[in-house]
Amino acid sequence: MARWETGTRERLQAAALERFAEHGFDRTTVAEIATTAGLTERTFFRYFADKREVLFDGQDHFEQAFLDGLDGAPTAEPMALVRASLTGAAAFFPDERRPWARTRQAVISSHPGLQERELLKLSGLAVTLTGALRDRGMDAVTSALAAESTMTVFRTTFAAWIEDGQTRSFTELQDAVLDRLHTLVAPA
Amino acid sequence: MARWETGTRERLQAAALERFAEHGFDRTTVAEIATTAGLTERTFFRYFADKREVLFDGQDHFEQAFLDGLDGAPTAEPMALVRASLTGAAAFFPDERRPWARTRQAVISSHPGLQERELLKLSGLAVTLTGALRDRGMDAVTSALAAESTMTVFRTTFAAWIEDGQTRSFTELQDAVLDRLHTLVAPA
DNA sequence: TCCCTGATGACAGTCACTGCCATCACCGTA
DNA sequence: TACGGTGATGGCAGTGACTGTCATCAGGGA
Repeated sequence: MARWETGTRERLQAAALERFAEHGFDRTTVAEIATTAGLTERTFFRYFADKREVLFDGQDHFEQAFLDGLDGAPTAEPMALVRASLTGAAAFFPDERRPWARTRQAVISSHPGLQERELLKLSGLAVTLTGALRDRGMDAVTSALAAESTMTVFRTTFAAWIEDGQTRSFTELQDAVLDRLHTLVAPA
Repeated sequence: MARWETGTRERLQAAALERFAEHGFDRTTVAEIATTAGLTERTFFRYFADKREVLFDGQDHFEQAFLDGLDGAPTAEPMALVRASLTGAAAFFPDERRPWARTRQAVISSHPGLQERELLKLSGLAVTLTGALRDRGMDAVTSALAAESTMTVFRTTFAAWIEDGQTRSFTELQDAVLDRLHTLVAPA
């Protein structure tokens, strides 16, 4: 380790986000990002599969948060598992992270290609979750629906969390969204 | 009209699907597709914004099917609207279409970039639906959840329809999935 | 001290995609 | 019938993302 300057990946990510936010995704070349980080374009592509991927690293940790929540679930009742994985996810979004999340999300929202990548990541997460739910004895269709519904609640909550002034926590918002889903599908 | 050979767009789409299915998406160049259709690369990009888009034309008609279903809804009760739009969507998938849908889906499933685009299209549809539901008096969060849930049911149904031997119709499968969603969120 | 290993640089090449201008077939009109 | 307008297409050069390959170079271990 550390034969060369450390934190190469992080430097590239920081440089990319900064330039994307400032000049826009399309007007930023990979060569620029690399130069800003004191590296070359070729090295950038050794760390990230493509230009968009630099904004989506750490997917593993993100997925793990959902799975950790699942592990903490007391029962195997489907909706309880959905709640549990969402609780796990909430740990990934403390209030301190909100400003950074806003910047990043603004960049993503401004570019269809980045939205695509975000959707693909969430889709991959849904697949992972579906598998984890099946491992807990849930049937295929229900697992898929539960995983997708988890993503629905998460997505909706995240959007609200980004928009929210500063008052409500991720968990707080998420509980409200989950209640709404219940009311929608099973009106009193 | 018809000063040049007609059906340019359709010829490009057919040529693209055929070559993608045969040789794979990555090993097919846009120039090849265009040549197969008797045109040039430059013309391809006049019809489709990018190489992937050639597989995703007709999004408008697809969205319209959901909206048409919505228009036929008797009430404004949220879940009834979800059902109605799904009924509209089912009209888009008659059994005759299944073989073609399978080929197309196999191509899409084999390439992350195409999956991304498919997800973006469905996401766009969810946005459209959310708006249509809000127009019918539904609140913002419920509209978003209803639209996303509609997509969840549709996606799950579509996957089952593609896998299904040949026996069950789209509508049939969709009703079953919708029941499962209800059971999941509001267990007896 | 020397060799090995892993991170980086350098460079050429492919291909998606764009801007710009030329061409050419058809249509309506004088 | 000759003519100008219009819209679809071709040709071509240029940019930038991404890849394969080889050279380089710093540090760790034998």
